[in-house]
Amino acid sequence: MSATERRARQKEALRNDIIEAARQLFAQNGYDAVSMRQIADAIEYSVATIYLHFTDKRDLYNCLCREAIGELGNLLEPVFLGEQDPLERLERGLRDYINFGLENPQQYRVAFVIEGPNNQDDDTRVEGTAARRVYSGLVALVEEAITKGEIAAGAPEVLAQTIWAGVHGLTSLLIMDPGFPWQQRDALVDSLIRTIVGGLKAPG
Amino acid sequence: MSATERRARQKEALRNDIIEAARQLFAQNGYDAVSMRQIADAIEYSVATIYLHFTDKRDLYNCLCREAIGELGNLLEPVFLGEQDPLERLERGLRDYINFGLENPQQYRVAFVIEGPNNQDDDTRVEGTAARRVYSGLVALVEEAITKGEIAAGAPEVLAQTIWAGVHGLTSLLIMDPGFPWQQRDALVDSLIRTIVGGLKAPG
Amino acid sequence: MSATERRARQKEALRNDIIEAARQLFAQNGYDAVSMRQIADAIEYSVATIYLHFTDKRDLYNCLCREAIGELGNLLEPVFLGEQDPLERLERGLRDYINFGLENPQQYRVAFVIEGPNNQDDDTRVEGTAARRVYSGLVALVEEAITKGEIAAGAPEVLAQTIWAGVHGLTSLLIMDPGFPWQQRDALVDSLIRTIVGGLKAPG
Amino acid sequence: MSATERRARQKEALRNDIIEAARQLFAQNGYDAVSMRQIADAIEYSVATIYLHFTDKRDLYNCLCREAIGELGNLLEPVFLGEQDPLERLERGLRDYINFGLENPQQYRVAFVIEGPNNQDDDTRVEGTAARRVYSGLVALVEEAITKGEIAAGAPEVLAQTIWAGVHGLTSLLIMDPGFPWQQRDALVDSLIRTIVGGLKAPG
DNA sequence: CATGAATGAGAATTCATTCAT
DNA sequence: GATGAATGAATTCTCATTCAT
Repeated sequence: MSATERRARQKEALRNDIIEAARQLFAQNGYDAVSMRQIADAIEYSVATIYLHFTDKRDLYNCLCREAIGELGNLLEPVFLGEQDPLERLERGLRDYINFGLENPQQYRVAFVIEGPNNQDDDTRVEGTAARRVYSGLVALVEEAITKGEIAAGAPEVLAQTIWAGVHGLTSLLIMDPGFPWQQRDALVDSLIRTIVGGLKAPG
Repeated sequence: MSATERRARQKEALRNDIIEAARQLFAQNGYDAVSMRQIADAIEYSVATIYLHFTDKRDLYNCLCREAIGELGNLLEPVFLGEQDPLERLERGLRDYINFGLENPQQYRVAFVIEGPNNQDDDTRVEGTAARRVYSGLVALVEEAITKGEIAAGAPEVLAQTIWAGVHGLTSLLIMDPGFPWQQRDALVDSLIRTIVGGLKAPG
Repeated sequence: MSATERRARQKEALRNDIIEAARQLFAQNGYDAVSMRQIADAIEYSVATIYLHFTDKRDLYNCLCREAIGELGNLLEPVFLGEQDPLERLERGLRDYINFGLENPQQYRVAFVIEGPNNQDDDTRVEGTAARRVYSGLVALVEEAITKGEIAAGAPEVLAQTIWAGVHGLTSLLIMDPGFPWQQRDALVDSLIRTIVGGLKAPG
Repeated sequence: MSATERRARQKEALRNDIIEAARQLFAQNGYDAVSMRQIADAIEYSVATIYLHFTDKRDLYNCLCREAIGELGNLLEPVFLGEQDPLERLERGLRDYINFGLENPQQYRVAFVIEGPNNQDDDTRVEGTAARRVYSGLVALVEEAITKGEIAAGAPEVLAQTIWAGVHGLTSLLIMDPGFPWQQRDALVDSLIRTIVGGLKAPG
């Protein structure tokens, strides 16, 4: 078994190398601007090798996205479901959400901004699974905060979607328009979270 | 002159057709994924004809952006610079912004959501003109509101960008992901504006 | 008749403008690198207008060449057939030949260096007519010089072709390889003519 | 290793086929008038395959030049740097130069007659390497001949360029215009070399 | 006479993908 | 498992040429 195992591990390792290289390249240049050749060069393997691990350029890309959104879910779920004060968890989660987007801009783009190479009618469609899990967590958190009187009463789904709109807006603007004269990134994140949370607390 | 005039009008009409087709395609598939051929096919003209009206694919794209942003600017400027109470003007402007995006989703996508060609070192950069005009108006409005004590003190640019993030977030989410179980559109718009403005009023 | 005449003259004038502009552009950039559009722009007429005067890009080019070679003939014939000392006429003619080539490089190219867009099997073929006229003059001049004892005896045609080779060599090299570190143009022309004529004088 | 070796050999063979076809086409039609497609068709491979061997059309062309000039250099260097009398070496070298051109007309055309791509500001410039090596050898030989009093004093570079003009002129004329009523080839070569060398010996 | 509009054909180049080895 | 070789299809863009006006 040792030999088989070792091979399996090597295969896995190479697959990870590919994903890693692809992630960097896609994040830097976007989907269309990255060629399979560039990825292959980055890992110092032949192009054909990539096709031993992924059926397609799209497949490779989708794996990246699925992975990234999974990570986002893994990141946020414990925060949302934590034990601290709801508002603290909310603030922390929003901050983590934004930071995740800024650090994985291409994955964020494909998951939340544009369809990219994903066939819309495709069940590889990503959001249906992981993204909505996150959303559910947010709704639950909002409900809890309302119940505990930490934010003003309101329809939890409406509030959750409002919150999501806020963090998504900042994240996507920073990603999509890096040429704009943005203020200090941290100042913006602070401001956005403070404004939203402040607004939620304020009685309608 | 009738002949010349008619020609000019026809030329203008064709130009508009091109813009229309390009807008649709770019909005749907993104910049890279749309070829000049596709656009030409859509208008049932030859590819070369497009080059009679636009020097470049990029030029064509930039025209789309400029146009969309220009329209938005024309809509918002009078609101921002109006005579009412600053907060009223702000609320009204944000509402108009969101409505513009929802009513002209393709213009909005092209101008604010999809990733255009890399204009990095280029002063053809679109925003330089119209978009920043709008942005400046928003900053001025925020400053005024602070001066008049209607919102809490803060760096006006940071606050303006915060506000923009909020409305852009809701607008782009509603446009890009119509399949999501969104709450009532009006409820969302109200909630977002109330939350943001409420957050701005609250002392940090 | 005056009206008809004036029109004819205007037409002729425009034709000359076209030729002049085309000559400059072709000489500077070569046949393929010049577009009809560029020529039209240079004369500030529409492209289609050129086609009222020339059936083709090739036609236009051929006219240029035919004209240029005719000029070369007109330039050299009187020199070769002049009344001075044969050697003086020879030197003068060679100098004129080289200068002509350097001043009309593209025409020289097409006439003596390469086939260009000329169909080889085409009776627009240029050299057969004008170029060989020049050559005949040269042969006659060589015969005369031999007869008068000014150059060493030898087969006149062989010597004429030798001479031609010399001047053509310098002319075409200077034209075709402008990047080479050539010495002073005048020094080269002097040296070449002196060397050839000196060699012709010397007894075999 | 046999497999690897065979592949390498096949690759080399294909590369040579490409070069061969390109040489023929370029020599016949000039640089601009030959498309990559034509070359590909000639070798019955796809266009993309050519790009596996050459980065560019220009690269391919430059290879042709480099190769041809390299061969010529290999031929002439030992002659120019030989041990015999300078004038003997010169005569021998000129004869070899002309013969090389006449025996390899396509190489000669590509390297010295047709107009290649504009390499103006480019240090890939071909001559920089081989051609100037040959030229340097000629200059050195001229200097030596002057020093030894075998030819009249003069600027060595000017004389070298004069000499080159002479042999290039004959070579290129014979190659480019085979339809002209040339005299006996040997007689012409003899005459040209005798004339040039005779002219060099004669005091200015 | 002059032209604006339109286009088919073709240019160089790139790329994702396949397949024999 | 890994790859070098090969390619069909596509890309943006240019150009000579035509024709209705």
